[in-house]
Amino acid sequence: MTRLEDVLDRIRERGGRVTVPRRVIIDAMLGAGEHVTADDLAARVQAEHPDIHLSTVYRCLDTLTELGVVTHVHLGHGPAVYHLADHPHMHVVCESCGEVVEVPDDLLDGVARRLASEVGFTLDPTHFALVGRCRRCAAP
Amino acid sequence: MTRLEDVLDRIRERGGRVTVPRRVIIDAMLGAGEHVTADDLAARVQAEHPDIHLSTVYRCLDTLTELGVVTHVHLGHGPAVYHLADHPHMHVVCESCGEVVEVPDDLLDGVARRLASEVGFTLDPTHFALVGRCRRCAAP
DNA sequence: TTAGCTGCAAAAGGTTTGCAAATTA
DNA sequence: TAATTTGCAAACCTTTTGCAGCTAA
Repeated sequence: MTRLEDVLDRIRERGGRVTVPRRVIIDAMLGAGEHVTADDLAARVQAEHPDIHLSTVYRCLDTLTELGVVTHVHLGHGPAVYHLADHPHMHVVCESCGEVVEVPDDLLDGVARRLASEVGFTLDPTHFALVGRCRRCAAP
Repeated sequence: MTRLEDVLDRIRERGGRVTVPRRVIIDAMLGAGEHVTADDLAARVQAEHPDIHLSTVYRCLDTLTELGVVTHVHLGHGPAVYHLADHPHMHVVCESCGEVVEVPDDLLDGVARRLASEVGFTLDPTHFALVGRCRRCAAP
């Protein structure tokens, strides 16, 4: 369970500045569930701080990603979703209803090994989502 | 190895019309390698038929997808890539240099089984790409 | 003080859409 | 002829960027 102060400390450690937008954005991520888009985040943040611009949200998310405290995932279509990098995991998204499910990050360990030895490819399994159909949306 | 006529027949069977843009686009896909973006395709097509518009390419690709003769894949960032649906396969893309590698479509069979039984999720493994780093781009 | 941020406005990249004219069956 | 499809222009959505002013250290 990540705390705001831990993240701020990390920013300072790495020579970054602790600014109002950064503090507020991280706070919003702590408050939000998983799978927040930049736009979601901007809306949450702007409820209290209307002048924090969407482009600032993107820039902060970038910085926080470089600092290793935030990650994003590309679902098939649609915008990327962001979350704190406190517990690595993969995402599975339903291509029909858009539901996103979290699954253990070691799900692809076997595949990663095969790819490494057969194709020389180092998998980055938390950076993309598996796509398919959830129980509700699958056939009959 | 798919032939132009097979695809055209399929369009007719399904009640679609065989138009110049559709014929030319399919032909371009047969000529192109794998991993063509809509934009690539428009450029190829426009070399001979300058008035086939990019939006027509998108619309034809949509139709052809519904007819089951074309598929597309979302690489992490960047545009989707299209190919004929003649031999199902997965894609692995390097997040650094963008290189795309084709891998067997049964690579995720084990994962698909686990997801089906544990989460009730039916994987659609050819609709997204695995992301990571190719040998050249992986560390030193 | 000054390097590093932010707000704003504008653009860029990929894709979709409305509509009238052209084309297929 | 009637229903689809196309060309074009314009919109859309997500993300990025240039720049002048602001702010944390």
